[in-house]
Amino acid sequence: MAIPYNKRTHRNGELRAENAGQTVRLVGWVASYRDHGGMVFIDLRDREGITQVKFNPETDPQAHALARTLRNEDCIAVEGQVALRGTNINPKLPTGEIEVEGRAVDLLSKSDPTPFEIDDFTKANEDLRLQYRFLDLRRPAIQKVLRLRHDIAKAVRDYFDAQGFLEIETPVLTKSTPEGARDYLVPSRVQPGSFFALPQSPQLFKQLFMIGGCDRYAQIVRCFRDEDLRADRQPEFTQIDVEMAFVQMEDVMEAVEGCVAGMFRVAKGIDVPRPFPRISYSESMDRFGIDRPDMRFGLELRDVTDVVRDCGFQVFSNAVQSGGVVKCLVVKTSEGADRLTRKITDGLTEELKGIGAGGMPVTKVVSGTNGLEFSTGVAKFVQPVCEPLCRQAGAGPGDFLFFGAGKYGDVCKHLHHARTRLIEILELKPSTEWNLLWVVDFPMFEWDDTEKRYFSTHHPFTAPRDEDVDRLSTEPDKVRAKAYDLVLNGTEMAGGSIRIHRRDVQQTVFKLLGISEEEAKIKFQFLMEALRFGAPPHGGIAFGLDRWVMLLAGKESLRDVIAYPKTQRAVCPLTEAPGPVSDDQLRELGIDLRPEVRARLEEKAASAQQTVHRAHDEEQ
RNA sequence: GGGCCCGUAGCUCAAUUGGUUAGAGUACCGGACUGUCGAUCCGGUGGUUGAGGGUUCGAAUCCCUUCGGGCUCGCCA
Repeated sequence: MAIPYNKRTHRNGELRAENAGQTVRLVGWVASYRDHGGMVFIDLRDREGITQVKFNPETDPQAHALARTLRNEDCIAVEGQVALRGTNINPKLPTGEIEVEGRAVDLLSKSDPTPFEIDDFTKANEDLRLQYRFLDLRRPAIQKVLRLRHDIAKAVRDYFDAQGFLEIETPVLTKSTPEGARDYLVPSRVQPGSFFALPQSPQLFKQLFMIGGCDRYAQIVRCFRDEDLRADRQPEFTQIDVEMAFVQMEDVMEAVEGCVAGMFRVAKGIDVPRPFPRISYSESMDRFGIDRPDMRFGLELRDVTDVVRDCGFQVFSNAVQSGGVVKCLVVKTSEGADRLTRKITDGLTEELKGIGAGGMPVTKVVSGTNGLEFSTGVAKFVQPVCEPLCRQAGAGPGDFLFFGAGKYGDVCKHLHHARTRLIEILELKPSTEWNLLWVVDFPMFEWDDTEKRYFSTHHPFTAPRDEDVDRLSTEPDKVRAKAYDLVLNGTEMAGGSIRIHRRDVQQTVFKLLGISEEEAKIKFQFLMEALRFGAPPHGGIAFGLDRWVMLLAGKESLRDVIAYPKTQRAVCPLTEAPGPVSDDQLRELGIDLRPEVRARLEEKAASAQQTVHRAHDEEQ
């Protein structure tokens, strides 16, 4: 008689000693089988955990006979009685104090041998696991992450709901935006030759919500960017998108801190201290060389421009003369300076060259006969300024100094890279587990030397600080934005701003960015129109949900926290998307592939065909 | 687009550095075993060394091309 699998009594992580004696019905997959000739043990797995089921040939010969044939990943239903394990408890399982004595078992669905082993010990490579993601998802470690992601998303929704925010959906088929990342385009059949763009973020829609009187909006929303991937970058990702009307920076930041605190509570069970510390953009750049500092480690940058100005070392004096800076970072003996070898410093220098640095001067401080001296590397060039240099850098005997010289931005970039790598190489211990902070006072604009024009540091709708508005037309470089980034352990986790709500200011900013009135009209006419009708002051923020889950789950790749992620080449190994479409589909859309693209596709199809033929021939 | 690394049984890896018939663990199949729990023991099946070309008496190993994967720079307001 068939077991009613739709009427299970428990999940596989639930049963405890107090359930002993109960008759239960379980369903799930065979995670492991152990056949002793007599007794057969099955580990039954579902989303919630694992329960051991025992089949005894003497008491239940029929069930035992079937149980012997079960293999990994067979889908089964079991009926039996919960029994205490006595001295044979398994401390590794929450259900380890009990087992189910199987009275009956049904095979619901037989499994082929799987392409890799479905357990948390599996060593199968990621590509294979993504190709068979439906099997990978059965692994407890992945289930745990999916659960965490759900819990975090729920905490976020509950929080914003309690704070009076509405979740309102925004279109996925929308309009291509200028600047920013490349858009994913979707052709329109109804309007041949016209394309939708998938949103990089619902930025303008949420601003219009505020102008539309929605007051407070928060949405968990999918966003798309057709750029090259990284471990922490996917072409489609999920944002927690927030916007509030009648607010100043403080109000948004306070609201965000409450949300973040909620995420930490649900994911880690800890209460993070509030308010989060703040650091200005310029201080962060000066001290860490980056606008998203990881302050859990020392190794701060020191400016030594004035000290080395006249030391005679050309690399330094050239940098100073052309208006640049010289900075250094010190590795103290307490931070493992004694473990730095020539091989390590040379390797680091090579890496720095790889990101565009000319090199990286290095030296070491020692106690000499006449006080402090430099002993290696560029020692002889900087020896004359040894004492003041060490004083300025805060270096003492045994410490290493790594220098960067040149344009401020380049020096910051290079020394930040060096700092990050040295932290890894020296395996420095972080001072705390979670370093949450706000970076504020960003400049409104950055000058791009290649294109000879300004770009928005944040985006073109960010408001300038009130006291800087007058400088917009006179000294754009000096204008600071009402923008704020939330940084966690050196990763940007959220970024937002107060928006421009005055039409004239928005026009001025567009002008500064080289967006003509005509262009603005084509691309943002709806925004410019909206700004004519009583737009309230408003602002907001967006967090990368995937990144939050990644950090809170302790994973190193976004692929570990997304159910169906894409590989570095932006393809889905499971579905093999993106794929070609038929000529009919293209014709209907009025699209013709460029000849070189078409040729390449045909070439690829032909070689695939050849492989198939060869395999076929061998079969016969 | 650039740089670096990887590709050998279904899976994870070896192969004495160019030398005989490419091995092991695991999975799978058969057998043994009544307390295991990443079960154990015995036996067996399983290979286009990613693909194509070249060098060589001889290639998994060297060279070229190509495909796929990963990290990274550019890029990602």
